Amino acid sequence: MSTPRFDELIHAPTRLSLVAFLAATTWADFSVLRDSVGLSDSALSKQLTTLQDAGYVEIRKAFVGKRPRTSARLTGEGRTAFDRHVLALQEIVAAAGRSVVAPGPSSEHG
Amino acid sequence: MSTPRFDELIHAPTRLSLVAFLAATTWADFSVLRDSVGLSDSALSKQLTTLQDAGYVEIRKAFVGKRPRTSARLTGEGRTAFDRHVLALQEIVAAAGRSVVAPGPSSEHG
DNA sequence: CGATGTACTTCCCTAGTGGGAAAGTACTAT
DNA sequence: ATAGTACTTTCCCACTAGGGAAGTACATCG
Repeated sequence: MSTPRFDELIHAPTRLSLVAFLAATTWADFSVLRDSVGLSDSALSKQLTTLQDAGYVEIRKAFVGKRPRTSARLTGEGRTAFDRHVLALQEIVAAAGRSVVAPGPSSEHG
Repeated sequence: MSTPRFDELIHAPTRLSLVAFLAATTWADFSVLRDSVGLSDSALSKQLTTLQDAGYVEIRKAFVGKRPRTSARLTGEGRTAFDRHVLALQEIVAAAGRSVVAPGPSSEHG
């Protein structure tokens, strides 16, 4: 966790929301995830498969009563990747923030 | 600046690097930017145009001796958009971070 | 004065991504 | 048998990003 790594798989907007959402809970239902990121069934299904293939999420297919229910949660690997990606973002942003106070008041104006 | 907004234009990896880099300096040379993000001339030129069209960067074409030199810097709008995007990212990440400390030591482990 | 070089910009093409619609699957309910 | 639930897969489209090559504008070299 000490080497921040920018992860393009996680960085993509919808997957970032998805992974962040999953990082905030244990198991999340398919419908809850779909609602939280505002995707169609097909789009969510594909993103979940992508994340599963990457080893970042675990998919559980359980039955509630007699109806199937798909849930997902982050794996340890997924959490590590997410944490590292966040650190990578923080490094980028921290570098940017440093200079906000640097320039003098008159010479770089026009 | 109080309404964080996820900005897809800024979010894209190369532009995020570019904008963060520009946020850390005043004017940056074309060649410096190209080197910092590792792009070809054509790719950088296009991204710079994209950012300029969005009103996020200002392009200055000056002469050093008799050679043309293109430099770029963030506009106020660009800086605001970047700041807001960073806040939006922080909100996403903060929500995720909350649960990292929440679960007890034994029940959510396997 | 033509050839070459610098410093980009534009054009062309290609690969990859992401999303929705709709069909498919599996099983339950009527 | 038909419909509905809960996804998954297939098909297709739009868009993006990037590199290479050619173009532009001007300066320098021979």
